[in-house]
Amino acid sequence: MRMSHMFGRTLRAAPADVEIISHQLSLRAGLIRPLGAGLFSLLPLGWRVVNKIEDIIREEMDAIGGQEMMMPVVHPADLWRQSGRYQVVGPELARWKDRSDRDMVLALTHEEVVAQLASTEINSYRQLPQIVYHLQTKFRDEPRSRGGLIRVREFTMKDSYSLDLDEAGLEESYSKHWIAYDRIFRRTGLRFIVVTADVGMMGGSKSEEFMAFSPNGEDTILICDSCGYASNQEVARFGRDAASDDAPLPMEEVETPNTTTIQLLADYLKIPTSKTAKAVFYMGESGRFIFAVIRGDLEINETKLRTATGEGGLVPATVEQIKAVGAEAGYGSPVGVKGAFIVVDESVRDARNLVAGANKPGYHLLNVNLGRDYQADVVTDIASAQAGYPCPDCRESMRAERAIEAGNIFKLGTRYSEALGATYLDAEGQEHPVVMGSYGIGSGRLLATVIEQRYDDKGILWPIAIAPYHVSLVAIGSADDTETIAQADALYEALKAAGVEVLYDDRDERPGVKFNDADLIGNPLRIAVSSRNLAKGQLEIKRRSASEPEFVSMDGAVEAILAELDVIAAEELVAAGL
RNA sequence: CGGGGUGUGGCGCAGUCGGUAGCGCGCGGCGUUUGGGACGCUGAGGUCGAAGGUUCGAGUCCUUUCACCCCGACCA
Repeated sequence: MRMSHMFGRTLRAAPADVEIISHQLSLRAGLIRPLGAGLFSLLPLGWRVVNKIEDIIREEMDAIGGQEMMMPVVHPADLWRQSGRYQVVGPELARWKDRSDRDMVLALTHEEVVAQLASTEINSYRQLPQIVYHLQTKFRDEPRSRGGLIRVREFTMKDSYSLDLDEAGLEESYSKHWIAYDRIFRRTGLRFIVVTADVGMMGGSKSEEFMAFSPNGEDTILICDSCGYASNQEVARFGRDAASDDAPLPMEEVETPNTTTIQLLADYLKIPTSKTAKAVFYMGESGRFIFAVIRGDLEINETKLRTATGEGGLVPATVEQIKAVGAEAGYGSPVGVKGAFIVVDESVRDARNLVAGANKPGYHLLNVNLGRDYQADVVTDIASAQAGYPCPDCRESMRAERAIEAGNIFKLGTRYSEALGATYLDAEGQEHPVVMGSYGIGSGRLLATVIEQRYDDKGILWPIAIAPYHVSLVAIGSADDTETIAQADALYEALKAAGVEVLYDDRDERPGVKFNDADLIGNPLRIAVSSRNLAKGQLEIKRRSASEPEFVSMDGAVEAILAELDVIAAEELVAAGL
């Protein structure tokens, strides 16, 4: 490609309000342009990267037996009513009516369609297992898009779906995807970790996320370097203290003025915060009052609490709602409350004689104990794991990292197949629901995620596997330096003929402009043709990642460049552990 | 949805006390220049996000509203 004719230009500066690095660089390098909130055009340069990413995805999906197909973005709402998601999913599902007044939706994902197709195409156990996938536009009216391509509203996602006879089959399809995803992300040059994750609105029994390390990530993951435990903070467990075997002491009310927070209370009574019980109040989506109780030194994890209560959403309760169940904000405890759904964290179950609120201002209760003084509707893990907490498996200290969710894999089970009648007959003629899994990767997000991990002060450092071009060819010399131009033109043609993808900077620009743009765009190899080097019969070759150039003879330059590209590709595979 | 911020030419910004809309970059033309974002001359390009109001007069003051960005909530 001759840069003099390339659609889309580089920018010297990114818009001032753009903050994260991948967003800045993808705008500056001319990969993307914004159209509206969470809506981006991919310019030719960015589109090349996305295509290469998608080709890698296709190769790896095909390698595990995936069959590519295509399903519509627009779905009849009835399909989503059948699965129940029409009712369950919030406003991120775009709903509209067509001209005949039929309810329609824009697909967030395609479980319903796959299940519907399975119901017509799959009849017999002989036809299973299957893996189908597609690369399709999805629309999610996100409450807040952010970070350029990291979180957008309209995006392309590779979705694959496995159809299996049973749980054992699903396990196999799931591990195949695990392997394919591992290879995809290695090949795109990502540093990542696989963590256990929340199943969220998808339902299902197990989910893992492929998380790429980045300070601009939206998720926090907890990692144990000692035993390899890694989990999204949303579902992360941690090593708990052993249950206390202290004898319960008589409950006693004490005056505790101005102790509306755990810290004030602990200071006033001169006890550690771990000897207190904290009450946190929510209103569930169903209208229930959710009364969460946790040891004073721990924090509630709302994802875990949602799972524990079965509530799709939780909002903090108001002072009036708290009073209505007989509790008191700042001095709350489950002792004596009515009409609340009480969820107690394991930490409180395993402790004895905690200090809890007396449900009246200025008073607390000493020696409160679960079972004797109040009952719980649920006792489970609702505590948030933090950096420094012990690993749940080996009890070594865990550390926290921010990360971007690059992909995830899900065991769905039979939720969708049952709802949409996707069943098969086994060898005995018995009908069973197909067991499903679903697996997603956003190609645009992956582009942004790779940039997040590969850049320097000059610009992007693409891995050759997904770089827009293999080579940036820079002609140094004015328009009237016909000899240099002729040599650069000839090299451009020769490289193209040799199958090299070349971005040829043939613009009438000063060398500094060209070098800076080449660095910004970040192709892995830069070749400079100049009269200075031509006089010595040489070409300059510089890796984007190197600080100093090398020189090769003009004779055999194409071979030398091909060899260097091979070396780069080989080194990347080694670095990726492939 | 809550909090914060920003809207002035393609990009980055200035615009004081309300008085003829400016600067740098970029863009067109001409000339010089050519190994890390050159220089001179000369041009083109703006309903100052929108609407309403105050005023003799509004980029500037008031009201409303829209868009975008950031934090949070939310989120396969």
